[in-house]
Amino acid sequence: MMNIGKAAAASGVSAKMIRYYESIGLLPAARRTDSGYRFYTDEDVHVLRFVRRARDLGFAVADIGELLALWHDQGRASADVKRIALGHVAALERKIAELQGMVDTLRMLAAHCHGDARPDCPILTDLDAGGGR
Amino acid sequence: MMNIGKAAAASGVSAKMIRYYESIGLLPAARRTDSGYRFYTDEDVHVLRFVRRARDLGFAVADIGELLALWHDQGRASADVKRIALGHVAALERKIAELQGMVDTLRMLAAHCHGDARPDCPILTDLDAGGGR
DNA sequence: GTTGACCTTCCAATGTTGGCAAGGTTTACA
DNA sequence: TGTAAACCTTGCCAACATTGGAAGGTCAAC
Repeated sequence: MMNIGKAAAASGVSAKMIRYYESIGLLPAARRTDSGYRFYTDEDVHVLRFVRRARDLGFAVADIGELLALWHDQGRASADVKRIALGHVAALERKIAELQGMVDTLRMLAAHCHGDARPDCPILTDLDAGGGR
Repeated sequence: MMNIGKAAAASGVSAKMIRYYESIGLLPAARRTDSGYRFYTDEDVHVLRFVRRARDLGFAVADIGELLALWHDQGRASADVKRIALGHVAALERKIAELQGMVDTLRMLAAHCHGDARPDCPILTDLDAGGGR
């Protein structure tokens, strides 16, 4: 039995985000005191930590909803969990490849830029010309 | 002299985004015909391509504003351009490292998940326990 | 009993892009 | 000349996750 501030501190999920997750249906509506304050149990905090950890691993809220459902489902197939996780890994790796491509291009351009008081700069020239796209 | 649709097709920046860039001040307000249509010159398209290329390299709009200003400034120091580019590279690499950390963790967890009909799954166990944070 | 720390809901903003609606303009063709 | 299609205009809504603030109610400590 704790209010939202305590639950936030205990779980690492801000009070703001706890209310948000409730509003979008990721979490069930919290029970309330007579005066309208939300209150949480240690079990609720456990769920919040699960959500927090999944967010830290970059899962989208929709994915976390699926993971939570599987977590609660004692008859789940581990294949379903693995599928979600590896799908997420694939998305992360696509993103990494995209960012790495940017880094490679920029590093190459920057390597040829004097970086002094003169105005000539291959970085601008590349942007100017469209980089050979 | 072309309208926004032609400028969009010629630059690779959608008409929607051209209006957006104008609204946030990244681009100056386009000239208008008597009837209110925006119109663009080849030089304007040149600027739009610059913006497009910079976006492709992951620069935020604020950075692109700086780059555009330097591009227009004949007395610029290439050091300023290089600084912006390398600052962006550093940000990209921080992001990549963050995503790579997620991938590593998930791959490790998934490697120990049977991925069959049984419910046991180290991925859920990790999320459950907080991954030893 | 007052103060301060907490809680509530609602509204807004971030950054980039797409989509839709309602209405005006231009172009092409019969 | 008429008309239909393709374009343009503005404005609002949506996404994604999160943060901030305002205005007002409640609780705890002193």
